[in-house]
Amino acid sequence: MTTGRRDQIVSAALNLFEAGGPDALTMRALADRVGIRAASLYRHFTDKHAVEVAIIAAAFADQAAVAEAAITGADRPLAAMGRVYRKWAIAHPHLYRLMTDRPLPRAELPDGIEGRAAAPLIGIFGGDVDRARAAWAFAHGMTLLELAGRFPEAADLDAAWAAGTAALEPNHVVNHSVENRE
Amino acid sequence: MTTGRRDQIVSAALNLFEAGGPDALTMRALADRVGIRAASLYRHFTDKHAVEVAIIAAAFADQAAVAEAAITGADRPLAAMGRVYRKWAIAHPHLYRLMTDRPLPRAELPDGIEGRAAAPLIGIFGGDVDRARAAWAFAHGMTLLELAGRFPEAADLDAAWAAGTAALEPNHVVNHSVENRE
DNA sequence: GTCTATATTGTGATAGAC
DNA sequence: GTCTATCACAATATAGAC
Repeated sequence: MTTGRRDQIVSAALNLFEAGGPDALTMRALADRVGIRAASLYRHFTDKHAVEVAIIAAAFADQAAVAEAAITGADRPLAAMGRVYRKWAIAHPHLYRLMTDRPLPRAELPDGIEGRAAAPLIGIFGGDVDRARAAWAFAHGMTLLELAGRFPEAADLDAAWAAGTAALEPNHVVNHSVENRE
Repeated sequence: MTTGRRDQIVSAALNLFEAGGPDALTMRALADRVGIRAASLYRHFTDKHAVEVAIIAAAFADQAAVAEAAITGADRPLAAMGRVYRKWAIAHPHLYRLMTDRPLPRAELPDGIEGRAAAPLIGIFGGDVDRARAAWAFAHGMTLLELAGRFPEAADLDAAWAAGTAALEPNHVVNHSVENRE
């Protein structure tokens, strides 16, 4: 059970992609990292797309493991989830984009991997899928705007995260209309 | 004051980019649309980057005009802003990404264009910049996840937008802690 | 300002020998 | 399974004639 060539290639592809983004992952560069010629990669993967799918799967597995570890009973679970979500994305900006930028290649991905990554957030919101989707969108938006460098330099992103998670946190009491008496 | 060649090129670039995204905007394709040769474009723009900056500026002006028209005194201003924000992005998906994907080339953009686009949302939230940024992030995340096809087919996005804007809407009463008595 | 011609660089992928 | 050699393409950009 030594590490096979295929795993070695996926690992090298992950490193290349994390370090330099999509443009850095070329079949030539990948082959260089592994120490073989580009043509030889096609004995292990049918084409470049197959390599990309493999690194997406690996990234989801990693992200899910981190999220699962964060769902310990914090008294503000959404804020806690937000912190690990943001941290993971900042640590893996190119992979994060690869995972969220486009439709998932669900047919080619291992079964259940998407559901496993989503489960912690869904759990926080119990049955309220609308609120859960809103919370995901908030986290995604904050993350991408930070990664893209679109917030002002001086912006207090911790405060914006706190404001958003506080407003969206589940079991909070929100009164929409005129005041309730007693 | 007939339309100059430069405006003609920007207009063609906008059309190409909206229709086919970044890959569709090549100097060859652009020249074809205008009816000249690719080399001749370099008499009007120093390089391709200058063309991109020009279409970003045009897109911001259009988006700002739409947002300004939406800030009439709705009783749920954030929900109203969300609707026009979403609508604009769905109508111009590639441009929307171009405007939000990467740091703005502020030095090369016309003065004040970014502020003009942001002003309506900032106005809604008065002085609360943290809440305004959270709301922007929510809208951005909803928009991108929809554009990327990352929500389940059956997801009710109108409901998710409503849940998010309701939670983030400014002048709502939110009680964080144990209940207040009378 | 527009043209033709071309330099330069990069990509994914395949054929066929070993 | 790895190699060498190469195909087929497409991109930005420049030189120099008109």
